[in-house]
Amino acid sequence: MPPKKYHHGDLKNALIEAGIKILSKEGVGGLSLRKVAKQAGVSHSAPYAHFTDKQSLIAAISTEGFKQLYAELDAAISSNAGDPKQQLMEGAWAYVQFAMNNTDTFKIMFSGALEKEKAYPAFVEISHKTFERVADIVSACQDAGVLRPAPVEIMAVSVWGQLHGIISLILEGQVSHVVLDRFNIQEIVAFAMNQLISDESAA
Amino acid sequence: MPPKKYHHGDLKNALIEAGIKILSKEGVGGLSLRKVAKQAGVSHSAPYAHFTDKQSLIAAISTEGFKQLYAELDAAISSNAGDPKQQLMEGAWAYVQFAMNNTDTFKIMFSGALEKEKAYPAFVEISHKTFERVADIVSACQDAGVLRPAPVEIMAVSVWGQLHGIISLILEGQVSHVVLDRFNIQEIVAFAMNQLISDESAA
DNA sequence: GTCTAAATCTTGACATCGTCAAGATGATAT
DNA sequence: ATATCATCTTGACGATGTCAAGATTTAGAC
Repeated sequence: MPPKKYHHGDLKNALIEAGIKILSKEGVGGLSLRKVAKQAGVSHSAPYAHFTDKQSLIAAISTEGFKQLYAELDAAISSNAGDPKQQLMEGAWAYVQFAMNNTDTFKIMFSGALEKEKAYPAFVEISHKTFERVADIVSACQDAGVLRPAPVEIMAVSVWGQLHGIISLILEGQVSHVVLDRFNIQEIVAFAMNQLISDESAA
Repeated sequence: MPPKKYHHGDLKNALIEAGIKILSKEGVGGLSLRKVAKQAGVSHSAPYAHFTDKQSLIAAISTEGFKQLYAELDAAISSNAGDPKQQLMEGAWAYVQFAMNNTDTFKIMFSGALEKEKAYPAFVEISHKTFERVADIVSACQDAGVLRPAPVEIMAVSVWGQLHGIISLILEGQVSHVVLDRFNIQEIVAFAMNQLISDESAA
């Protein structure tokens, strides 16, 4: 974090953090370039010195979100070294917790507000790295007989998809209270992961 | 479908269909109330006679989408009566196909552009009915030993979450081409469903 | 059939938004 | 010190969501 040094200082990062702040306070719909600029104390078109357009800012925010998600995933893995099953469980819970603690950042990361033809290489890179981290856990679990044998990529997509789908449905309010009153989210996630775990290992 | 009968005729439905059309041609970002109005041949604020605001139109479009999804799910169930496993597989594929054939409608249905405090009772109803349909299949599969014994709701959330997560990740471009080149989407979906199916049944 | 009330639609306006162009200001390198 | 470049401001544009006022058409009461 370089200190103030220029007209404003480190505006680019200030804008990203302002964006994250607005996202958490006003949600995805409340995020505008002008509000971000005002929050950072600059004029409404100052962001254009650092971001080509709004999508570009969103890409930067999403990249930041992925970095944090990656770090928490990594922590879950490290603190359960040698225990693949626990890595899977704790990693899954880390993913879900990240989504719940950063709801709107999480939504924007996967909102498809990005993509199209534009590249955003930093975003693509950290996103792929995150997937590889998931694949690492999956691979370790397969070696330990916790997950069934299968091509790693397709099993990793299953695991990630399972997590992502459950938390997405919950965040969008699609899971009725009838269900959420009976089971807490940690139970649901653990249940879902256990479904993927091979029977011999679960026993 | 009542025929033309008034100033415009059945404007409310015309606006919904115009919205779906714009959605499919220009994507979620291209959907504006004014464009919808123009497409329907009315002035820019005519929609306010039928929808309180943009969210309300989106709710109506989403409701329409859920009705179609429900119908296709229902068809998959009916045409495989007596074979729960096939109902699960075909139902899953129907869900994924709906998402792929109506990408942007699907996205807006789950984009959380809705919810908040507002109710949209028609949307909530069809959405719950859809979940119940999934639960029906799950219950039948459990009875047939295709899915493991467990509370129906939590198993249904797993199944739906698995499907929803996989297709969402794919639609948002989060699944790398390395994976998609090796496996087609039907394979991935079938694999994921098979992971949830109990070992005895799969054998 | 006429009249009134309600539903429907149009016109015009406003604030907000993303974006661009022109210019000002501060930093950097020679 | 000066020239060049990055950074930021001001002002403008069209598009958008929404509201207010009024016009038009339909439906219902008599």
